[in-house]
Amino acid sequence: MNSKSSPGAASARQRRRLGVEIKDSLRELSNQLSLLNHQVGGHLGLKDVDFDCLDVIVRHGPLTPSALARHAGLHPATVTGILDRLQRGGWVVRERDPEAADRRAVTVRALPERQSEVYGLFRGMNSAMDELCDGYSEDELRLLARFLKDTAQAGRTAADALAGE
Amino acid sequence: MNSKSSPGAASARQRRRLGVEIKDSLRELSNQLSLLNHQVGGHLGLKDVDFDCLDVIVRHGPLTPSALARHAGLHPATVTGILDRLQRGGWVVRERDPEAADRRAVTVRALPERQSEVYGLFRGMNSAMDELCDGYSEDELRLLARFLKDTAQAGRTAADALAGE
DNA sequence: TCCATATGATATGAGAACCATAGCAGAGAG
DNA sequence: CTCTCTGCTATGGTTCTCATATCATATGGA
Repeated sequence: MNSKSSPGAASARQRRRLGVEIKDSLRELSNQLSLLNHQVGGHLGLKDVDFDCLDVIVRHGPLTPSALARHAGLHPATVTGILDRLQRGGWVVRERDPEAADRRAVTVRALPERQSEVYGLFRGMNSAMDELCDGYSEDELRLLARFLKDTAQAGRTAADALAGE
Repeated sequence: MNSKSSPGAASARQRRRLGVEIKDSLRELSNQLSLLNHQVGGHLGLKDVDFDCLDVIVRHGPLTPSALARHAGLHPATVTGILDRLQRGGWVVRERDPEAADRRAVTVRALPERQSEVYGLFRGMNSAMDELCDGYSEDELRLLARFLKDTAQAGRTAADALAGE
């Protein structure tokens, strides 16, 4: 009797192994990018939590302190302090819209002209990514872009789920 | 005269566009995973910096406080406090090796039995990744695993470069 | 229309964290 | 043997976090 697994079984096992490898690599990537962000923030005088919140504001677009607190899983009073620091550092501005439906609300907007400083510090990483991307075909690049977007969305969903517990 | 670019030029432009998209998606992924880590850490009573350092210790294997400080871009005194908290919480142990070459050195080792708690909180994310991976072929999964590893390495290199400045 | 409750944002202050500096023990070079 | 350096931790001043309170505004129900 042939004790070898069928090709299908071998493939399924290999796919599971690759899945584990991908998740593990994602953890490693998350850790390394966190440390890189810490270094970048250090050069800009930004604490880790300030850097993360600035990133949320830049990527999401203007939002209220309450929305930022919920998004980042922080206490509103903590966010007030963070925004104080970011505003003092010239990274964001707080604005009130007199015509807004809710006149209590403040909108926090990132100052786009400062982002070039952040970008400059990510130069090394971005150059390395360009070289890495050069080794892939156009179809492969599309696949990678899709995967990263879907994974980011999965992270968002997982974070929201934990926030609700 | 036909003003359309040659197919090669169009492809190069498309590749550049995809490269920008990949880098942008990587920033978004980094931000989302940072927020997810914050939620996971919150459930475990771990501060963001404690969580990141624990991750370094788990992934890297036992290392000294000095090595951890350098790796994480933190002051040695800060690391002492972080290790105090991680030890108190039962996540790591500090050990001295009487036979070590340098008897001043301490080795910090993660307690593997606690990692299941962390893993449990990443369940949602990991399930989503499994579903995501199901949509890829074996060759594509290999490509993704390779890309994530190479990107993590690029992040490590970029962080080290900024640490040296 | 009025009132009670809820919410947005910030102020306050207690407790915790960060890190510059110091101290102690150990290591290394001359 | 001595001087300097390093690993790790202790100390204390400064900064940060957040529970609570406050004020202004919003909302829903009677």
